[in-house]
Amino acid sequence: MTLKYATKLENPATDYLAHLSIDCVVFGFHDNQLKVLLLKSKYLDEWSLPGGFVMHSETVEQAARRTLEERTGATDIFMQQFRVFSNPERKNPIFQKENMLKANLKMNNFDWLNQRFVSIGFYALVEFSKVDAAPDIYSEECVWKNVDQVGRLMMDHNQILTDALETLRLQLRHQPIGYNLLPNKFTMPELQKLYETILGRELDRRNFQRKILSYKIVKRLPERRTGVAYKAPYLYRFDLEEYNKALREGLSGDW
Amino acid sequence: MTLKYATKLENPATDYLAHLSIDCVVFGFHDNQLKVLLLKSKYLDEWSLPGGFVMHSETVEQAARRTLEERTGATDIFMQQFRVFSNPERKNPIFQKENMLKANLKMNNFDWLNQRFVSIGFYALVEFSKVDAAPDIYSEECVWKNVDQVGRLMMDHNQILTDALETLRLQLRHQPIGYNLLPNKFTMPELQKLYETILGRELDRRNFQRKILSYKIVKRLPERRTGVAYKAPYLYRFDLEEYNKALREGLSGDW
DNA sequence: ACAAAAGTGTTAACCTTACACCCATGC
DNA sequence: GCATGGGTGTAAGGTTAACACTTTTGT
Repeated sequence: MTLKYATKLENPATDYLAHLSIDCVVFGFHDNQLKVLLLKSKYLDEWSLPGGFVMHSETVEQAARRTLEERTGATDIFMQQFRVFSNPERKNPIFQKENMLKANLKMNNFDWLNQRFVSIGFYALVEFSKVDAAPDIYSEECVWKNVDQVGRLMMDHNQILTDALETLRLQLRHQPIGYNLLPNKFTMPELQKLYETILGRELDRRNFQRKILSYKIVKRLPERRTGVAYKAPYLYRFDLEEYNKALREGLSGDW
Repeated sequence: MTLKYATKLENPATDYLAHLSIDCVVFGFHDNQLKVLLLKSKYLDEWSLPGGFVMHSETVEQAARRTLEERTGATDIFMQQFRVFSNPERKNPIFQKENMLKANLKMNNFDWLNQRFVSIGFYALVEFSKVDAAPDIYSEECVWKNVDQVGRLMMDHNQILTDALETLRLQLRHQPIGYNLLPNKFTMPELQKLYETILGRELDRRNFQRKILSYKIVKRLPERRTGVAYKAPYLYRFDLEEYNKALREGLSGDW
């Protein structure tokens, strides 16, 4: 919970592009559950997605990566833009006068922040255990929540999350989603649970295993998971070369 | 070739969001070929995609729709945003001092236009025959070109086109692409050619027909196409209700 | 021993693929 | 009549879906 990089917002009007922001839906997988990283506001009783602004010399991808590294402490994060959100009424309620005063932000920030923002939505996939979640300057905490237990979020952030999940589901055959969400070694039931969670339905254990193995995208290791109840399952590792090759064509099948 | 709506750019700095633009890849299908709408600059020997800016009170979708209606004269156009292009060096060469002077644009536009722009890419699908292509104020003509005969385009517009085509290919099972590109009545070989063009490979005529019919997304009409060489093919029409229902799940199959 | 989870195998149904054949039309 | 494109059918091979049995482990 340490703030690794303190984003300065002293002169946003000169440092950042006006009216343009990014929002990140950070997914993780832990305890067989899909999780998302959320921030709790210091000033309002509101939860939100991690977000940031775009510097004049940055691409939006660089801005998203900077934000993600600040919130998670992790590097080399897999991320993708997926949609632009541009309702003209789209203003962050945190950036209102009374909150700005509480936050000791200079008044010359006020006009710049308290405007309509067009936001570029990114989703990111991180290995849960590698994340050390850190709040931003407007937030008192940064925590993981199960995607099915996220309550009401600020602004259109529930919509952004829903769209990110939909994108994840649609891209399951074309993006290395398993590779980026799971640890290096994982069991077949874990991989299956990940697929089931994203797809929102159950799959047949035996058919799933046969299909995954037929793609040749994972290699079975000699080891098994230890210290677990019942029969110890084998560990697997992605064969990245084969995985990427298969994803280029898209994993076939009827999931 | 009439300019139906003249976009004014007298006070861009107050009317539009700074640093933010949209670019549209407009697809049409004619003579069994996939076409894209391009503009030829008045001032430079450059071709470009239709584009525009976002007004303060607009969503990016509204801005894209406004632009599309200006260029095509058509309404109710199917369109989707597909990616944001944000290279920090991204400046439109048309908006340089010498061109601005030639164009008789006021000098107070100069600073605003001659900056880095983050651009939101849209693709649009239009029925070819319904389009009356009209150039914008910077262009001397607005014409259809075959997608495989597009030459060098301005800035990153070749990249935008390539990404749009890739998106089209990926979304073929989930978006009503056939419905929006073809006229109301069409033949099975025409629908097949459209699929083949987007997928970039040939399909078996008989298997294609069987598969399309198995989805029940098109209905055969009693009429046939007249005045055509060789055997007269039947005409078909999309059953929009069934089509949309099928697209929600995604058309299955191995195309 | 038993319950729960994991590994492996089999079959029928379905879908895809690769063809062959006939029909209609313009030259 | 013949070349070309269009309409219809069929058989072989492959993939999926549904299901049974055995193995391992903690209690």
